[in-house]
Amino acid sequence: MLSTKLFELERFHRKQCPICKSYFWTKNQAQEYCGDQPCVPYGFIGNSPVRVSVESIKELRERFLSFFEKRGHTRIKRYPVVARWRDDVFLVGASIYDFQPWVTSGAVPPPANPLTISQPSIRLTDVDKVGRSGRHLTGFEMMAHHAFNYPDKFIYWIDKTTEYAYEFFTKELGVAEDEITFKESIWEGGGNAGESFEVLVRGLEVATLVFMHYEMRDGKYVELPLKIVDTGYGLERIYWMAKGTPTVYDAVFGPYLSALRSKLGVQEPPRDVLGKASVYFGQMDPEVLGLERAYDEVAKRIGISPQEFREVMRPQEALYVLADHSRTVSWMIADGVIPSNTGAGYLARLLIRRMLRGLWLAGIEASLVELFDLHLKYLRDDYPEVWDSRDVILELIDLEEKRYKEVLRAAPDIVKRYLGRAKVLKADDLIELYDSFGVPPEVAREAARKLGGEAEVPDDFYSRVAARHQAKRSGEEKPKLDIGLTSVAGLPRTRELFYEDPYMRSFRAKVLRVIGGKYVVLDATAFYPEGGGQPADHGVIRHKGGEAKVVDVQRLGNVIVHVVEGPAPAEGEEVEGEIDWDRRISLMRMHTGTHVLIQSIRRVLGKHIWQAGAQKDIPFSRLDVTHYKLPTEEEIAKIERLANEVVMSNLPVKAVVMPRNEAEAKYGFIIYQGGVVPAKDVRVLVIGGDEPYDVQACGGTHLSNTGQIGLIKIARVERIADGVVRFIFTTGKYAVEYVERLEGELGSIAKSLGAAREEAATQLKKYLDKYAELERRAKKYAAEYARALARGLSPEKLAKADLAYLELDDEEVAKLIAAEATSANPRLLLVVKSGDRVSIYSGREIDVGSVLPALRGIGFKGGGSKTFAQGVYKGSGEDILKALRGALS
RNA sequence: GGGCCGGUAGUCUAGCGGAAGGACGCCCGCCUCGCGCGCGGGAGAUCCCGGGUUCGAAUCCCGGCCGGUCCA
Repeated sequence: MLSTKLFELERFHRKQCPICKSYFWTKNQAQEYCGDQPCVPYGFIGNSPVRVSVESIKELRERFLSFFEKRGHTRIKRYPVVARWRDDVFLVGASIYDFQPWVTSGAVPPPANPLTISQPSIRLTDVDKVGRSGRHLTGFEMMAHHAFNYPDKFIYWIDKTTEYAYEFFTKELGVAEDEITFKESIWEGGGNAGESFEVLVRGLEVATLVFMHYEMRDGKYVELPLKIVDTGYGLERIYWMAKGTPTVYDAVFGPYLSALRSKLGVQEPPRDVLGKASVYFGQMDPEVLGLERAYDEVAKRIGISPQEFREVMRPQEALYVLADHSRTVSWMIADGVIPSNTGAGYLARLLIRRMLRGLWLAGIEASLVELFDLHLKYLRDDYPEVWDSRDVILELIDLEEKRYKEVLRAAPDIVKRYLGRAKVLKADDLIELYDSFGVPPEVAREAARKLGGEAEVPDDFYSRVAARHQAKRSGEEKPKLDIGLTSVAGLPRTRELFYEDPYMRSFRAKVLRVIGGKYVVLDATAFYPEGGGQPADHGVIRHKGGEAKVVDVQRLGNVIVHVVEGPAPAEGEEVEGEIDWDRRISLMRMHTGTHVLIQSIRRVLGKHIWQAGAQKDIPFSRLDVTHYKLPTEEEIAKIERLANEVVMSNLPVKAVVMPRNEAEAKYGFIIYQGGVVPAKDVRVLVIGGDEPYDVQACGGTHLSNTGQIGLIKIARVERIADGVVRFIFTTGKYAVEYVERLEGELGSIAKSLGAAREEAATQLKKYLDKYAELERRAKKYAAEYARALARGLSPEKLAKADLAYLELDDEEVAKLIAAEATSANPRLLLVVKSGDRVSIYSGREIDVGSVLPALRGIGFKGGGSKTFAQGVYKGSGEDILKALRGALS
């Protein structure tokens, strides 16, 4: 039993629902059921329990946030919908996601305590119910207030939380006191759990109050040191209830839906039909019942024919899906997701394809880009950052729409190739279709049916696709060191001299341990261990017994391990380390250059650019970024110019270690380009002083100013995957070497052309034009020459054919002559000899094959078709003619 | 990073060892008051590049470049 002071003071009754058996609390003595779906039908449609006027989503959000602000909560800016600070999920599904796992585990303090926020969230678990149930959305705002109670610092717990909820609904929104039900429940998610209350009003769950104090470990609840108040108030749900419209979509997307209907010529269905449908669908679970049966059932209850009901509902569903999904996709793209075939990008593509499919099923012909464009105008006020990304969103939607249509267009042709005589696509065919062409099995089946075939889609289709690729995976991850943590047990953390002074070339240190004569651990080192896309330093360790070559450096737990070749030092002795400085300074140029480059790309191509991977190396480094198409030459030139301006501006570069919250608040989530940093404090690399050019969380070694990069030269840009573009670039002396090499190539081209380097291209163009012209003229003359020769032929008339002979060393001309002569004389057999090569052409009445045995008889080697044969013959033309005369007489 | 598929006139594509074919577009002519449609004719291709096998390669084999797709 979960009770609170509120229930005692306000004299609530605890009851058990006779249908779902849940316990709930209510002031209404007469209330029998729990007040949730499906036990109770919606009671607010067309009759709102909210007695204050709420004019907009924005007003409701503001009422909520200021309600909690007035009660001591700090208002926090919403987080992105893409959860870049986590590596377990792609998208934020609730406000608490913002604080997992760093805050909830106690590692990092919350940005404020207590706090209130309205967090845009995305959940795709119920994606199939969107547009149909009347209440499900893929994207919604979770309004919340959170309190984090530490053992030594208590904020508030169950009593206060329920009081706030009660007060918000009754005082702020004017819902009658006896209409509010608190249902007892247990909540689990994101690795945490706790008891909870679901707040229900007239059949609708409007908020969930979770008292999180367990961690899930191996399926068991373990008490957390922290007790966290995790609440979620559904902004859209509450607004729906306030408006009392038939569906949540009509409330939230009302103006957009009206605009859509008039643009697409879709009639608005009678409100009572919609309202009833929403109520009945709300109480049904189509997953259990089957969608078609659910339709029939609802139609029956409303009292219209199932067919009429479907005709009314189908287009509405498409519009609802469109309204919901386009907002979600816009959020995602604005936060840097590029629709693609992997990760979060795949989820965006899934939603886009569902919209296209929905339009197609409803028989609506429309351009998705235009519909997005329309929606963005309505989203502008609530989500200004979405409006800022308008151009990218529209371009990506256009691209996705074209891509999808392309797959659909190409599918029949591709499927046709795979349909065998049996006209059945087997599982293996379908897997290959999906694997190589991206044709989903459903589309393949449809295409197969149109060709009079069938497709056998196995139930375990996607796992079989995965299995096909699994074999490769093992053996891929080979450990960098063949020793484990136990070999360095008990050693203190290695002092990291490369952070204290990135320019330190040599140092003295004590040898703490030597393992197998190959692995050396020192008490301090300036050797940078491989990490963050920066390769390990090389160099030497000098000691009494000689000089050990350092060929690799790796982190192992707290210590840094040097992999050496040659005589190893003795444990306990003092040694001198010296870094291969040429390599290290080059890598530093590459690393700082990478930061300058990604920021330059972002400024030229747009805010959707995020780092998707990077490897610094010499002589070339690579940087993968999220972008939906290959940049143009102009864009690449612009990026390179901008990057080099930054180099020439000689901006200061500084690494600052600061608390995570402070870094996120000051610079935003953009700092997590290289990935998750699992610590309370982050090392932030700032390029450019007070108004930084670029800021990133980074553990690498960097130059102290951008001028030392020397030069940034982009060598190549390629698309390595859907939505990912790779920049291969170089810096410093390697950039100079690369430019020299290019110049050398240009020089030799110019020399061959006999032109100045500055005019090589113009000159080359002239040569190519001239070449084309000469070729055209040569062809013309060859044709005329061939016609003349063809007319000049005087074939011998034999019994079975007319025989002609020609010696000519130009095969192209020979073909022209043959074409001319054989079409003029269908009885012609023309032999063309060119050295040892012999070609035989015939008119359509003569079969070349019939004379081949005779020719082979005298030593001819070759063959051909009915009207053409070729081969070699080492004898004279006269011998060939003799043999042919014999065969044709 | 790996697997698979592909690269043929301006565009789309057939051919997959024997003289490179079609459609759309382009040019000319006929028809029409004119446009379109229709009819007739024409120009347009380093068959991605480099090697190999073969009497013969767009086609088969090897290597490279580019694109697509799926998995990391």
